[in-house]
Amino acid sequence: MTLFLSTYANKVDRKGRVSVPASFRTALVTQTFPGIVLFRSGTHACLEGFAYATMEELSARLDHYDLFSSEQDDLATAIFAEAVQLPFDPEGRIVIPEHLLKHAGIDEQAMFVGLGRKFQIWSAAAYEKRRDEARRQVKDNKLTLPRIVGEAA
Amino acid sequence: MTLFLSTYANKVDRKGRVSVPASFRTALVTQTFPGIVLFRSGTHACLEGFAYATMEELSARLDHYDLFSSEQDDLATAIFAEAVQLPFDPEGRIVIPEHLLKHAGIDEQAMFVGLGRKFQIWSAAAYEKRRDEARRQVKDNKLTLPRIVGEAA
DNA sequence: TGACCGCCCATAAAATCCCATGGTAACCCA
DNA sequence: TGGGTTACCATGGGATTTTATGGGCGGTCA
Repeated sequence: MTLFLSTYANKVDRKGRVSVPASFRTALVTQTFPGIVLFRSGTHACLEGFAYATMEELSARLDHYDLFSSEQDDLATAIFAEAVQLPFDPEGRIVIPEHLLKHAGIDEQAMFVGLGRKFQIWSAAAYEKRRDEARRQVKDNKLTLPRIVGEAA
Repeated sequence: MTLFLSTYANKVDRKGRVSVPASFRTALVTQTFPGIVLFRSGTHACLEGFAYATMEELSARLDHYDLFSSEQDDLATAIFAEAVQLPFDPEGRIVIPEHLLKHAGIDEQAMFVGLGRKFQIWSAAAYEKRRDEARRQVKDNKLTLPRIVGEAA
């Protein structure tokens, strides 16, 4: 499976349409559903994006909790109930619903941030802060890095 | 896997294209993605280059963290969001994005420095300093290579 | 009827391909 | 050994294609 890598800043037009970066699309069009799955992040002012096929994997991870536990219930509600399925238009654009744009504080510029199997969508200003914070966390806290990254840092 | 060895100085042409040294390419074309993955070094004024397969391995390691955990999020943001995927053109060249060239202070000449599993890209001037410093470190501190973990000596 | 949604087309800029060239190093063969 | 020849590689530039973005049109549903 192709990974989501690097970050792109695309414009939200007057109709609310945004181009999904071409390199992300190649990881998405092969799926059964030509488009993306989006929901609000529980921890950041941003949106979490996935390929449709990946949602099944999320479901599998949820199985680690008891079916009627409150954790399972809360997570499932936050993820599956909140998720929206956004199809591509013929040019590879999506329309992000108003309440999601608001949650992420996005007006004109949408930053698509590749994170491997998933990606996030941020406002330009908020992402800059987030990026610096992540760099600092990795550097200062010396997070247990996978070995190869340890060499790179 | 073939290793990246020795250093090469190649020219950045008017369009921003640079030939990746042929000996490096042989270590890269066998991959699923014909090209390289680049990101800025956190510690030096240079760029770090990897085979795409290395990113897939990192992604697999990241899966050991909980999805949506702050560790997973910080690492993914610091690694995948910062990385760029650069495909070869038919002649084996890549185009390095402007902000990365700037970080490394590269204008005309790009030094490809083989470091085994990864390689770095430097400006000519900066690399000369770096090389001298590394030599000095090894000499003064008498650095040696540890034996491979898990194998009998 | 009117607002909204999805489709089609247009365009400029940027990325990518294709072909050409010169130099260098390896090779071959007498 | 020496001279020529070939193969490969780094480099250059023009042509073509892709991408992001904008606007218009028609259908649909309330």
